[in-house]
This record gives sequence, structure tokens and C-alpha cells, in this order.
Amino acid sequence: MSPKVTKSYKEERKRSILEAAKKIFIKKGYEAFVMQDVIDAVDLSRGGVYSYFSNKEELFLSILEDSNSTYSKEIEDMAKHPSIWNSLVKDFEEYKSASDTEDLFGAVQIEYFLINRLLPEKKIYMKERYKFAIEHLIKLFDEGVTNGEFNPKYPLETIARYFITFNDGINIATIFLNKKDLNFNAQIDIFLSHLENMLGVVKQ
Amino acid sequence: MSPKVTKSYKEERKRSILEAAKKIFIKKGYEAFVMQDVIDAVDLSRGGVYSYFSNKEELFLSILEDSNSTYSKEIEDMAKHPSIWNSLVKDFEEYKSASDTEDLFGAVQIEYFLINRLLPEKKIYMKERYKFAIEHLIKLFDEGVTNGEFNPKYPLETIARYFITFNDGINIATIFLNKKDLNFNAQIDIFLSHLENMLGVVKQ
DNA sequence: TATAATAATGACATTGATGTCACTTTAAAA
DNA sequence: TTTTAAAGTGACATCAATGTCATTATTATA
Repeated sequence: MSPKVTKSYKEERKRSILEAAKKIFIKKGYEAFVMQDVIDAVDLSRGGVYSYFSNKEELFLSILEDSNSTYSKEIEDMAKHPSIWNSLVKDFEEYKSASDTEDLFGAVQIEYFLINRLLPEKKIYMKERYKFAIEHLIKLFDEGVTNGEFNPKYPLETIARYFITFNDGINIATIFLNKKDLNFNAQIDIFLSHLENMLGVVKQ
Repeated sequence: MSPKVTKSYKEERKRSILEAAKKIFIKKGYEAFVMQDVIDAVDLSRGGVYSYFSNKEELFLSILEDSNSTYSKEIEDMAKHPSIWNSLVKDFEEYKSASDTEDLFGAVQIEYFLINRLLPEKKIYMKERYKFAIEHLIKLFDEGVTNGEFNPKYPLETIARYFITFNDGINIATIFLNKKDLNFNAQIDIFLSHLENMLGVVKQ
């Protein structure tokens, strides 16, 4: 009888493996990431790491879940703000001032999805994630409508999809060039003005 | 002395290998593509294929060159049209009515660039290609300005970058969902109206 | 302090793909 | 019809990564 270690000990181990793995995913990308990298980064043997996560995909999906729930929380927080439009603008302003190297996990996600795009089993999961993101955005926009803040020119769903399209596009662009060379800020400003127009933001 | 076959014989071989390879890239994606696939598809042995192309990247880049020059030609043709705006709209209309499975090489390209984004040697090449695309678009838009067709609200470069961003984004989106589920047509229409506005299209 | 459950180790078999090369075939020219 | 240079073959050595498992170490409990 008696387990060797406490539950929190194991959770801490898991957490530290995930943390190391995330750094490596960002540094090397999904494709180039190998389990040996994690084994080297964490104070554990090959078998040890494998007893927590049995392959790289499991590691990746675990990290993805986390960033998923962070995303949901952020959107939900936004919905609580008195002015949704202002909190959206603020979010983009932060995005503009963030350093080039931040939030590179977005690129890893796109890479993972691209690599697996032709495997039917994975496709279902990907669709669900896309749907999930769209639904959250629609909910946020809808809150603004009931607020009287928005008077949309297009169906909210269409606006949400367009939003995601721009986001993915700009994500790809930052992979090739740094924000300065990209005219990043100008692109964001233009998109914001389009978004403002589509949502029919009511000036108060 | 004397070479065994004619020059055109070898060129034909090369062409047929490239053709088969392109199909496989589209079917399996860049990452999953292996040389054995090509060997099986073409009536040649392992060593035979390798004597034409020494690895998968060489194959890919060769195909990329082709689709590059096709792209340039298309843009140049557009610039010759009496109304550039109309030819742009026509192009997007064709894009809308194209079947879901067409032009999937775009996804392969993005996949390749994503996978190699962290290798400095490759990065230079990627930047150049991006620059190349931007320059072509600027030239096209500029033609419209000298035409008196456009009266742009933003620098042409910014519009060109925004254009590419939308394009990449919609490319990614079509990977996850089919055009119908995506609201593809609605997204294109919205983008066209934004583009029309940014370029300041003068109605004639 | 003994013991037993489980955490951790790392050598190893396996896999799957790559690129090469000694050899064979082919066909144009001598 | 020979010769010979180049085209084509496919077995093979190599490599890099994976996941496993017999073994060892550790520690909470009895």
C-alpha cells in the first residue's frame, strides 16, 4: 500500500513538463519538436517523461486545452465590461504594443492544424475548436447588441468569421516578418475601422 | 560518347515527376509526403527519381517556382485590362465559384513556410517571396491609380499587405471548413467592399 | 526498521525514411 | 556490330526518433 508521492507532487511534475514543452514548441515549432528536448529540459529520464505523457501530441493537446480556457476567460471578461467596443480596442492596442516574440504559440497551433488537416480523425476536433471560437465571439458581439452598443450591418456570425480570418492572416504574416516591416499597426487600425463599421458601433 | 537520350526526353521525365509530386503534396500535405510516394507514382526506381531531384524540398521548391511565375503572369494580365477593379472582382468571383478542392497547393505552401519558419536560412527566402507578392500587388494597384480608376485612402503598400493578410486568413479557413460552412462568399463580398473603399474606386 | 507500492531509469528493439552506390541496361555514335 | 557514356536499378547502410520494459531507487506506512 501507500503511494510513493502526493497527488500535488505529481501534478507539479506534470505542470513542469508542460511548461518546458510549451517553451520548446514555441522555440522549435511543432514539427521540429522531439521528445528528447523535453527529457533534456526536465529533470527526468525518458521513461519518466513517458509515464506522464505518452507522446508529443498528448503534450501539445494538453497545452492547447490550457490556452483554450484562457481564451474563453478573456472573452467572458470582455463581455462583462461596460463598453465591449472599448475593451476590444484595448485588446488590439495591447496586441500592437506586445513585443514581436510574444504569443508565438498561435503559430504552433496553426502549424499543428495544417500538418493534420488531411487526417479525418483530427479534422473533427479542428472543426469543433473553430466552432468554439466563433461561438464565443458571437456571444460577445451579441452582448454588445443587447447593450445597445452595436447595431450590426451583417449577421454576427459572418462578422465573427471575418474576425477570425483576419486574425489567422495576421498571425501568419507575423511569422514571416516582424511587426515593423509588416506595417502591423496600420493593418490593425484598418481592421478596427472595418470592424467598427460592420458592428455599427453606436457612439455614446 | 553520345548521351543516351535527348534533352527533351529528360525534360519530359522531370515534368512528369513534378506533376506526380504536386498531386501527392496536395493529397497528403508537405509533412506527410515521402519520396517513396513519388517513386510509386512514377515509372522509375528510387535511384532514378533521386537522379532528377535529390530530396523532397528540391521537388517542392521546383513546383513553387512554377506556381510563382503563374501568379506573376496573372497579375500582369490583370494590369493590362481596361478596368483593373473589374478584373479584380472577376477574379474573386471565380474564387467563389471554384470547387472546394481546387488550388489546395496554397495550403501546402503555408504548411511549408510554417514548418520552416524558425530556420534562419529559409527565413530569407520566405521574406523575399512575401516581398515579391507585395510588390506585384502594389504595381497592379498603382496601374489603377495612373488609370484614374483608384483614389486610394491608404498607402498602396498598406493596402497590399492587408490584401495578403486576408488572403492567407481565408486560405487557412478553407482548410478547416468547406466554403459553405465558412460563409465563404459573404466573407469575400465584405472584403471586396472594404477593398473598394480602401482603393477609393472611382465609379465610371 | 522492514516492506511494498510506485516512481524513475536508461538500454534497447523497432520503425520508417533517407540517400548512395556497385551494378545492369540502353541506345546513339563510331 | 561494337563501343561507351549515360540512364536506370534496388539492395543496403545509415540515421534519428519512438515507445517499452526489466531493473533500480524511493518513501509512506505498518
